[in-house]
Amino acid sequence: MADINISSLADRTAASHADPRTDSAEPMWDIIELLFFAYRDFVSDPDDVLAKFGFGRAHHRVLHFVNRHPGMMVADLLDVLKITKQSLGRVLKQLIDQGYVEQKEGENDRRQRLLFVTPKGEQLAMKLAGLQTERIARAFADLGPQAHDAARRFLVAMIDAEGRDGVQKFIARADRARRPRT
Amino acid sequence: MADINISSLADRTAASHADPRTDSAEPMWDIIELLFFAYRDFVSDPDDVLAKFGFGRAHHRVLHFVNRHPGMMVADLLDVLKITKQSLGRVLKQLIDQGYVEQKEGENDRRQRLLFVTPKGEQLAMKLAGLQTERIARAFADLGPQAHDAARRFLVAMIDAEGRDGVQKFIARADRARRPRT
DNA sequence: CGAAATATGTCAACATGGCTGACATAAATA
DNA sequence: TATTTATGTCAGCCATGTTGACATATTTCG
Repeated sequence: MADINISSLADRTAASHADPRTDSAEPMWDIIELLFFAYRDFVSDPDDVLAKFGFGRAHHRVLHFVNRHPGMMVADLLDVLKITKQSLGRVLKQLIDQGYVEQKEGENDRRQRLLFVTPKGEQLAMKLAGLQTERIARAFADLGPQAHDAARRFLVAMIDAEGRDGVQKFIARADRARRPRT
Repeated sequence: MADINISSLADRTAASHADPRTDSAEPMWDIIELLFFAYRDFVSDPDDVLAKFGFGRAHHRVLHFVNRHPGMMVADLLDVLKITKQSLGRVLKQLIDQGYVEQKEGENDRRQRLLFVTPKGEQLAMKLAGLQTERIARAFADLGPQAHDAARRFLVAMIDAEGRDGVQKFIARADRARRPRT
């Protein structure tokens, strides 16, 4: 996946409608495009595996977050994914029916359906996370020891300012959640 | 867009099916999730604008690459986007019909339909790139002067090894293409 | 207690943007 | 001339997003 093959995209620049400074400064084309290509490759690894299970990216996202945050409420998941409950319902139902995710009644609030991955679900989730981790680890290996920190800070800074703290807490909390003993 | 609101996703970690080391090492959860959140916010800015024009992300990608690479062949675009010509045809036709993109016969090869943005198309493309650039610039401003380079190297390293060179050449060539005079 | 709010699920319909397969046309090339 | 290439187009399918309406159980509040 994802070689570029621009073949002979050479010098057909003849009739370009270039009009510099339609906006203020020059756009950061490099980062804009690298984000596109990097993200596309990043999600392609899981996509290939998921296809064999008859799942798509939507299933991946649900499985990922439930695995990362066992005991998540449906409402929490909707908040994180920012999709409608109808969209979520469709893929969640499939994951439950096929035994990758299960629901348990909340102990305090019996309206809640707390979500957990089954062992089968965890196995798939970890497989997918492993693929993505391999790619990231390869990248960091190429770049030196400070790369992890630099990447983390870059990505955090790219998140909407209002959401930043929430995301970081969310990640930190999940780290605790998945390792009650250690 | 994109605040997280995990509400009270607190300590419902009771019945976690944790089984460490289904794979070898621990996944890099932080980068995996930060990429998800960062990319989601990154594309949300253009999405809002595009919606007002009745366009979607697919139109954005086409407009972006045609703007960046005036004179691109249809086949080049298919290679970059990695979608089928039928999928491309749909959105491309809309962009042409509504006057954002135009086609010209290739001079050497009259089968080719070389793609160009119209002034109207360029204006929209630059508007969208401007939004994304603002976000990136804000991030770099938070992080110091080496941040641009660090981010670029991280993203390049995340691209499939085979595609890496092609992408970098593609970006470099586009930089030349849009500024024949300077 | 009873009313209202909350958490969830479900039905139906629709839009977007991927996909496959088949086929058509014009132009270049062997 | 025959074939290959670049492009377009028709028809239909699938995944995943949307809105709106409504149902159910449970909790919470006045």
